[in-house]
Amino acid sequence: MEPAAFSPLDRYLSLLNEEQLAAVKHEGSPLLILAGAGSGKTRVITTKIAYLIAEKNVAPYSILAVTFTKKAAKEMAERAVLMDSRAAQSVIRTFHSFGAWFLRRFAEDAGVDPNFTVYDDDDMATLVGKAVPSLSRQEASHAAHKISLAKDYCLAPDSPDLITIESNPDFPQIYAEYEKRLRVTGNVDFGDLIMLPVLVLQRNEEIRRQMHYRFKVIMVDEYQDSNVAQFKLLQALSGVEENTGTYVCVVGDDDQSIYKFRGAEVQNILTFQNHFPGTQLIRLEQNYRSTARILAAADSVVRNNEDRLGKTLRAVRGKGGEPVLVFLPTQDDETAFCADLIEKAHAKGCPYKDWAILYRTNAQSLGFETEFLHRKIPYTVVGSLKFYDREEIKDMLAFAALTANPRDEIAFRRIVNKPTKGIGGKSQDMVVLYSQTTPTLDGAPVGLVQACRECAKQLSKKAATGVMEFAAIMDELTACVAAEKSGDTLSSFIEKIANRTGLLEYHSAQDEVSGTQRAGNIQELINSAVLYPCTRQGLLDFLDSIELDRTIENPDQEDTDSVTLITLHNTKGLEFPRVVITGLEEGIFPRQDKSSEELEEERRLFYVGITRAQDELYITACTVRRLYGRTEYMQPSRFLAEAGKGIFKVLGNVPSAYGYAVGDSGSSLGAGGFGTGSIGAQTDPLAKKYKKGTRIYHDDYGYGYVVATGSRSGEFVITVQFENGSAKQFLPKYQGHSLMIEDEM
DNA sequence: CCCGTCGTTATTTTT
DNA sequence: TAACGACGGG
Repeated sequence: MEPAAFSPLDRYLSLLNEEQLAAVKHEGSPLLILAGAGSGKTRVITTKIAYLIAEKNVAPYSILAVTFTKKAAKEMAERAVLMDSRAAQSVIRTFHSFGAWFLRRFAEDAGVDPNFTVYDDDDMATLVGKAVPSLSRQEASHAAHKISLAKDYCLAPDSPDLITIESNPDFPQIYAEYEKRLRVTGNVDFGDLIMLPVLVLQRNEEIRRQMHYRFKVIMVDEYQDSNVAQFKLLQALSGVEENTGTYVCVVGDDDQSIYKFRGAEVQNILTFQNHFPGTQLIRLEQNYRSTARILAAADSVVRNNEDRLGKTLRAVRGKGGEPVLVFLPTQDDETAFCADLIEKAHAKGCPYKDWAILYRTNAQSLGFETEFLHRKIPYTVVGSLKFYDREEIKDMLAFAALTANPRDEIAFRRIVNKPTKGIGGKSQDMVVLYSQTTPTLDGAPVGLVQACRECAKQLSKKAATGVMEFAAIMDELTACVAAEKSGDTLSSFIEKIANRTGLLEYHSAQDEVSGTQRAGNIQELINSAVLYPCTRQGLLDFLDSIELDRTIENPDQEDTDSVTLITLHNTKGLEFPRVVITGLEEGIFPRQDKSSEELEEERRLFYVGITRAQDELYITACTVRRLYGRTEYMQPSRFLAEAGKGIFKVLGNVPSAYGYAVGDSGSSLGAGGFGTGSIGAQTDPLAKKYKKGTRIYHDDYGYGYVVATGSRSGEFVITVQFENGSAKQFLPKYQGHSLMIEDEM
């Protein structure tokens, strides 16, 4: 590729298709770009930024572009700058990082400390527990979760609508107590990063004007994932109700909205045109990623949804091979089938990294891990353990956070006694209480480090020595970043934390006994700070970058050749040449009995999974699955039948519950030999045991009669009508142990 | 303070 | 089934 930095804009425009070009050049009204999977939306946004700067004389700094993930923001910024270097002055950030920027700037108006750090879910739960001590740990974390959700919907503690989030009548008070406690620390949680700016903008006309003056163009990517608070932020920033003339452009795909449980509101995109009058809608329907038959499968699934704006992807690539749907007897056959596929392809030269195994729940990765380990197939599990959630890292960062903000109660409690200095919970309570009830001259609470020193005489001898030692450590750390212009990087500060506090030693000792690599992780954290100066501001920037991006940056993951094991949710934005979507069974995917709205979201999740595949797509479903220690008979996912006939090439023993017969009954699996569990039904001796009319007792369902027998996937299956009214199907072969026949009792 | 045992509980998780 | 948290003994 030749250097692009000085290429004329025209060259970039020439790369666009007709719809993309229209989206880039559109002006004069709000714009909603419905961008299907793989339709090149990032290219459109970045080109649009460059176009506005180069052709429309829009000042770069007056362009605001927000996304949801740091990865996406980074990519967008890089690509925009590549097209026009002036884009470096544009504000291209995640929603949350924009919120943090805003809040530091207007900290006083928002009632927070400009040096705030961001509390994560864990910290929230701890703080709820401290604010309302009567709550159990579990209740506290449940309440914390609901508080997050409330903030996603922009609901304050006194909002009557809280009842829609949590029916517990005590909840508003818990929320209020938590808020009180949080404001004392001066810190914020993730929800605040969006909600507080909204509140500031809503009640302060001057600040609102300032923002309107600053930002003339606002673009939002992945708009289908926005929550109510983010919608309100967009509303306030753009001043759409005040006719500021700010140009608003949102890009998203309603069919890929899969985060409702976290507050994402599909209605934002579905009703965008109502809130932004005169909106023009442009659909990007040309798909550059997948072959046509894969797209047909995706469409056949998602068109069963009612609540969507509707679009049809057109494949730019060829027709491609048929997606394959495989019915397997058990989950062990499923893992074996996947391993066979991968091994066979690998023997023909296909790298492991071309493959991704997708599943609905993390727990499903286990079977694949075991099998792959056994067969020596290299794999990488995405999203399980997060770097910044590790204990040693949280400890390190707590010291850093407390240095930045000495009122950070959560950080203080986390590390004041780590490694142990004889400062128990009671001593901690005393210091915290003293800090919160002893205002300094300017009315702010006295810092916790200072409180340590002032409380020492009231504590036990052991604790007093401990807090003085702790205060001395904190003083040294504070001094370390106080010098405004030392040549050092922040690494030296982080390193000082590791050594001076004893954390490195403490965690190294842990490594010895439990074979972990905490010391290595700490070293990695030290290395990652090298990009920041060893100053107070450097520290704040470092903490910001971490709080707002908690994903693992595994450097050697890129060039390693391994199969990806990943939840469907985590695949968004990714693509793989060969994809297997596993566990297409009722109760697993879609999960349990979902309301129709939730069912639509599950369907979108399936759609997201399918559209990850570039060349080959396999879908598996098992007849029997071990679930919570029980062996359950599974029905094929309703999504499979919904897809309709002719979409998949069907292999394996087709359950009758899947509404379509295999075209060619002799279809054996080319891969061969995975149908290990199948036996002929007619010769099954179990058929004699469980005849129609046999009286059965089941631990969970009580008494009932066998009302039907039959064969599914080559297995003998019975239907039992229980006296409690429910009817269930069982495979005696696997479930015989839980089916008692009355005669034998 | 650490370690073992028992009992409980089972989604998805950008920031 | 298995993993994790709570609790009690050494």
